[in-house]
Amino acid sequence: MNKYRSHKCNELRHKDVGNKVLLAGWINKKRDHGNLLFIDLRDNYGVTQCIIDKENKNFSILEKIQLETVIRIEGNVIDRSNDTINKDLDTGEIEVVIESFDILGNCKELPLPVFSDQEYAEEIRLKYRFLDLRRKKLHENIILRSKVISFIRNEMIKMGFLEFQTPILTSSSPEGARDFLVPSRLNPGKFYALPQAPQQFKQLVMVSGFDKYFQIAPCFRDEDARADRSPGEFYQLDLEMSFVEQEDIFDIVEKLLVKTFKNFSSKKLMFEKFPRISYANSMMKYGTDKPDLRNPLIIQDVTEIFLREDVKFDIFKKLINSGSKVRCIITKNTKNKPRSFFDNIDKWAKDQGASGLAYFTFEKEQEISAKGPVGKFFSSEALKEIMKKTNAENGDSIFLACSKEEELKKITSLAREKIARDLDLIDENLFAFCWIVDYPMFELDDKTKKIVFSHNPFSMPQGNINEINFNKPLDIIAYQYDIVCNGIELSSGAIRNHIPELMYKLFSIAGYDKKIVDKKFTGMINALSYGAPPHGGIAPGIDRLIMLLANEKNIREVTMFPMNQNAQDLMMNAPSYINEDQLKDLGLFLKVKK
RNA sequence: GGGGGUGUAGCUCAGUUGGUUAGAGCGAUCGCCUGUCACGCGAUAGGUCGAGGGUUCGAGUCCCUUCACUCCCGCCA
Repeated sequence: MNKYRSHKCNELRHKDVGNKVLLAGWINKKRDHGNLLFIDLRDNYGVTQCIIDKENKNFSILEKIQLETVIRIEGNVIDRSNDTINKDLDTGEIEVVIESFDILGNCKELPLPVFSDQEYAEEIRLKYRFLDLRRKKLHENIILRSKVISFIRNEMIKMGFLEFQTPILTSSSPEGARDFLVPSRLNPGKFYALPQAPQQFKQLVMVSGFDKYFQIAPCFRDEDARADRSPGEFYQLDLEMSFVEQEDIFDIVEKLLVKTFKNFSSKKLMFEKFPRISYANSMMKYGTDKPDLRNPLIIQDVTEIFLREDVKFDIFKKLINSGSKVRCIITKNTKNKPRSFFDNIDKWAKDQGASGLAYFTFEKEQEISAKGPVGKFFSSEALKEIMKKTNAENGDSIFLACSKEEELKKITSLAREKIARDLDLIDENLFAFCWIVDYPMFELDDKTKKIVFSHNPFSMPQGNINEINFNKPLDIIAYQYDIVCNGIELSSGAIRNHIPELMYKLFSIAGYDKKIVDKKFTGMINALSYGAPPHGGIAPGIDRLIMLLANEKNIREVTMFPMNQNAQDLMMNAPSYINEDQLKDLGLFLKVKK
């Protein structure tokens, strides 16, 4: 028999009454009645109430013992009387009368209570992560994470994918995020980079003839953190397949995600066949390429109407003449909303850095009229035209924003979310997946006005290769796609460009000549020249996927040992200074003073 | 790099218009209590009010600087 325990803390039932048992775990909670002491003993699996009275020689020691001390108890299982059964506990029908006990691990005074639902300062939680992880919510999130990953792994294997590991020390690439760099001792002055994703390796796996690859892959990007973005490192379900078209990938991923979300959440899926929305369409209707489809509001362009003679909205007219556009959001049946509802949204828009949101409500007595601060600028005819164009009805309201394209997308996209939240239009019990497809191959860099890859430089352009007009690079559409769920970007993927000549051509448009491509992407370009299969893939973000399943707003809540916003591990004290010998070994010296 | 929020006891927080000795709950310590499951009751200890500077007769409170944590923008193919 195991020397520490005969049962786990969730196991004992009425049938065990009369047996002598060994239990080991943490002291979750004590209730001291002076001559009678209750101890809730907790382990990974559950809680068992243990009891001791002052007749026992151990009573006074146990009475004084700190919470979270690890003990082993030996005792007898007894029934609880009917009125003391605890239905909230798996083991609530019994309790264990303590005969003897040992302390297995002492505990100092706690910096944060483990038994509590209270929230705590992030700093303390991260420094004492091992205590935080004992707490119910976080403990369960991490267990969920483990189960989801096992499930995904099984499903992938069932679908014929092979799991491979790819290097962690690799080479820096010029595209994408900032790299984490590792100095090479054997090659002084040279650096490895940690992979931002196993992108090139997984394509090389395809060229190597393995057909279907996946990996729960760590990815490293040295960029600033957000609530849904860990600083430094995160995990992707990286996958790649040979001899496939876009729809083959969609089919696999839809199956996997539908199964996973049905298995691990009670929330409903809005679509089991995810809608395909083109990038251009998404930008128009939602102002973003990660739309939350639970939100019924859409953005519409009404620029033309503001050019009419019978619309006297001079500020907008002026802006339109200097290149701005007008977009609107219609809200259904909001005529009875108080003035404060509209003004709050206008004020909110100003706080976001926009010039505000104009608004009015369509009303009808004899004629259609507009109620609201800017209503007077519109003739009845013009209002009818707006209603026709936007499908607005009597009693609906309209929010209007006017500015240059980029700014306009940003504010209308945010306003769409803000207004829907204020009107409580978003069903929190839904998952709304969609595919965003047809991304442009290139885009114009705002600052430099140069043409850059808009997503992945290895994506395949759409259409017949011989008919692509390289003189209009901004019009080239790629087989590039994202999965979005509830407004969160879950993954990004593409059918890859496996034709070297085409690759050189596309890189040259982005300003990389053949020599640079040969040098920076040696392995890839070389491999594509020796018989590369057409292939494509995608990489759903594991952490975000689990955030959605665990219903968490912050990625730290589903990460076992996260770093803080400044990319520091407060528990392990990373990053840290290294000693002179280590620097010397690497051929480095520091310019920055410690 | 920029903007917002927070910082008061071990933990979670309150602290009014600048005014006596900075409070509460949980936790800790001590005492009472044999059926609790957020046990109850009583007492005690515990404070560089994030740090530094300034205004003032007087600063937790007002001003300036700075630090930490956090959210957002930039950034994230």
